[in-house]
Amino acid sequence: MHFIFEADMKAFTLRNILLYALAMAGVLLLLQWMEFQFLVINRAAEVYITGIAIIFTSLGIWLAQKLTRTKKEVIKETIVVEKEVIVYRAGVADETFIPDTKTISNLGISQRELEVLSLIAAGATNQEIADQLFVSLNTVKTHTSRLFEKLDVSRRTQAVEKAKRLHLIP
Amino acid sequence: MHFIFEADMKAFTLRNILLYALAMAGVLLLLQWMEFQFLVINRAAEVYITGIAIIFTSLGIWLAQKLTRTKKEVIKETIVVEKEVIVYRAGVADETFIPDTKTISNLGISQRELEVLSLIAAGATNQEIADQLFVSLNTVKTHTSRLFEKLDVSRRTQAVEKAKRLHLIP
DNA sequence: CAAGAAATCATACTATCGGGTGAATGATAT
DNA sequence: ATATCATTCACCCGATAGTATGATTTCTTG
Repeated sequence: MHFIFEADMKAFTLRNILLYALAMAGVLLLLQWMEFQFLVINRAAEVYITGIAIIFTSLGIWLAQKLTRTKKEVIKETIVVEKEVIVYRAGVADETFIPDTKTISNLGISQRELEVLSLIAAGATNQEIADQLFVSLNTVKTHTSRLFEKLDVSRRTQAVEKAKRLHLIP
Repeated sequence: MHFIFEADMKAFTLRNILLYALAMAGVLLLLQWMEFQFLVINRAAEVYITGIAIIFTSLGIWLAQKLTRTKKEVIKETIVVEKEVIVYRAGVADETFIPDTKTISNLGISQRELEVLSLIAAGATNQEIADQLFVSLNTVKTHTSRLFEKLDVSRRTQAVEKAKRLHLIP
């Protein structure tokens, strides 16, 4: 018997939000001060703007880095083993997947069909897809049939394999 | 502890740099104009600062996205015509794939089961797998059943999804 | 406005899959 | 030597998937 627990922890924690808020507050304070300086020395407009640009661009980059970093840990527990075995894995989720829209349109795959395809790839049954998209089972079957025809496959596993190979889905 | 290295090709191209420079120039122009507005209406300091903050933070996020986006190559598709037995190739796309043997052994997945798993991922039916491994359909069914049990899934599509996620197969 | 694409749903039928159970063999470890 | 595991195979049955065909509606496009 195997028990596998998985947890995707986005670095979107309270701590990070607070950190950002703090940084933002600090920068705003700095800006207030610079504002004052600006009113006194009316000449430093360029420097002022450049400073703002650099600061906030950096802030944005940092924020993006923080937000897109995904941590993944897999914990395995077996009843045979007395001690809990913890295995850490460096999961590299592809956050920046770009679907090959050219191929998608070339094959004439519609938006709905692509949705169905994604759910198939996620391992959902036709019934589950139907429930999730609020349509009937028959509708899902129609979508899958057309999809298989367009992808030139006859089974969902083949569809997933081909779709991934053609970068239609992540 | 595992460390998996993947070839990240940063999109740090001349085009992107120029694009950013252009965007920067645009925003600076906007700021110049806003500067003027600011001098006329001295009251809008808060709004002004907030605007700058949002614009440059967004710009930073966008830049980070651009810079960290990985490039992927499109693999040419092979067409298989009339053949008695269709031979599925187990994962050739990613040459640098390293199976997570630790997880495989932790889950107690045998070599034969892994073979079956690969063929399932390639889109083969149980009968096709049986033909290819020179065993009976029932044997393949047994393998798949045990595999699903060990992977804690109930369908082949889920098995493929999970196996890929856990780096058991490419 | 007509033609066509997209999405929807239905019925009927066949193929494939998955669960449950049982069992035989050979290798390996205790 | 015996226990465990991996591999092999079998049978049954219900669930899920896939094919074929036809139909309605909405929305876009020529």
